[in-house]
Amino acid sequence: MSDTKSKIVDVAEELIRTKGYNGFSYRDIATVLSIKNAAIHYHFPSKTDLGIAVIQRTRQNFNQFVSQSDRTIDALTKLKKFVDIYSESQQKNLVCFMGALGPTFSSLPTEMQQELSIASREIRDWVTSILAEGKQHNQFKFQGAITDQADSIISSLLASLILSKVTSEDILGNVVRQIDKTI
Amino acid sequence: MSDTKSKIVDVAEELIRTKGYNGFSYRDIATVLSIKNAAIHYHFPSKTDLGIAVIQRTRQNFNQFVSQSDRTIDALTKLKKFVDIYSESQQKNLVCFMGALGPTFSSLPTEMQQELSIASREIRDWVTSILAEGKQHNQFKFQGAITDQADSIISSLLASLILSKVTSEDILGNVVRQIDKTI
DNA sequence: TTATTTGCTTACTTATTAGTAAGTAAATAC
DNA sequence: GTATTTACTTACTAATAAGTAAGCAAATAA
Repeated sequence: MSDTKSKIVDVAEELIRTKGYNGFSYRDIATVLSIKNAAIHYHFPSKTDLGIAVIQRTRQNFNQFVSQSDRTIDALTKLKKFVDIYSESQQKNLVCFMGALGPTFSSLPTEMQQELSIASREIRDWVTSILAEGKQHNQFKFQGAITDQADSIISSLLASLILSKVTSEDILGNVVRQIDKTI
Repeated sequence: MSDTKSKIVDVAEELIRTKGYNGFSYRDIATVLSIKNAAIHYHFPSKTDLGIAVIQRTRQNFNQFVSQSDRTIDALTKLKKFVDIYSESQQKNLVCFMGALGPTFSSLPTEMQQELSIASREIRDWVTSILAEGKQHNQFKFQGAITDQADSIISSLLASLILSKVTSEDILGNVVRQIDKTI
């Protein structure tokens, strides 16, 4: 991917995660990168193409994270690394891409909806698998179904980033402390 | 509030909760209500005014819910009634207003940000108070700080509505089952 | 060396946006 | 019964949106 093209995706991702997909324009990106509107259309003919690219790159990054962490470390460390992704987001005052795109799901282009659904499946499957792993090794002692616990953890992390912005408090910190207690 | 005026707020609320604040226009509302664009501007001169009205009415509804539930019932029943709000939202395939507006917080007009922050304070304070009440009456046995548990519950409920849209699964059901287990 | 492709810019179109100003019919106040 | 206010509509503006077509310089391929 050329320099300009990947920079466009960078800026688009940040704009999506601060203003939402319906809240930014090609002009916003063009201004930041000091290029012209049409340069973005050259790389991404439609805004939908750009939206898809952002989700696909995020999926790719996540899947790289998964295969990186998959061999060396234990379940608890994996979970901590997963939490680190959200900590970094909170430090940058960004919500995660799922928290940014999910609320407007039904108004997104179909192809973006599909990519987002796949992403949610990947994330939920992975978290579920590490919870199962941790339980098998008696590292985790949480009650209830593994899938329920996975959805609870993912949900609380996702929304803590949203509430952090609204409250200006470290909601992620509060939520993570509670995850540690119950897991 | 006149009939038309409250209908405008109705439609605006639904649009915010499906497409986000940046995802709808006065035209969208006008079309639904078969009125003209300018009729909305008559009641709400700027879009900011309308956005504020939506949040304020939601706050009012919540505070009515709080004073209604406050006297009669016990902590667990109160919590269940609170969960019911989210269940109704999921049935209507809507996210909550905090999940809709929170992600784009920094791009919202200042007055909307203020209203939203107040709303988050009210919700967090109330959930915290009923958790404290339930703990005092030995109805709740969760571990960890009460405020941490409050933020965890609110976060998991909020995000479950978002994930329900993306996954087409009953994530709220999964999350609520897990709340029941840990509380 | 010439031809072609890449990566843009310039210049434009059409649609949509929030918002305004002037007019109007019906209800309400005096 | 006249005056005024209420609740709109009609008709508009200026800004911004996504997207396109044509041109052009530099890199790459033949």
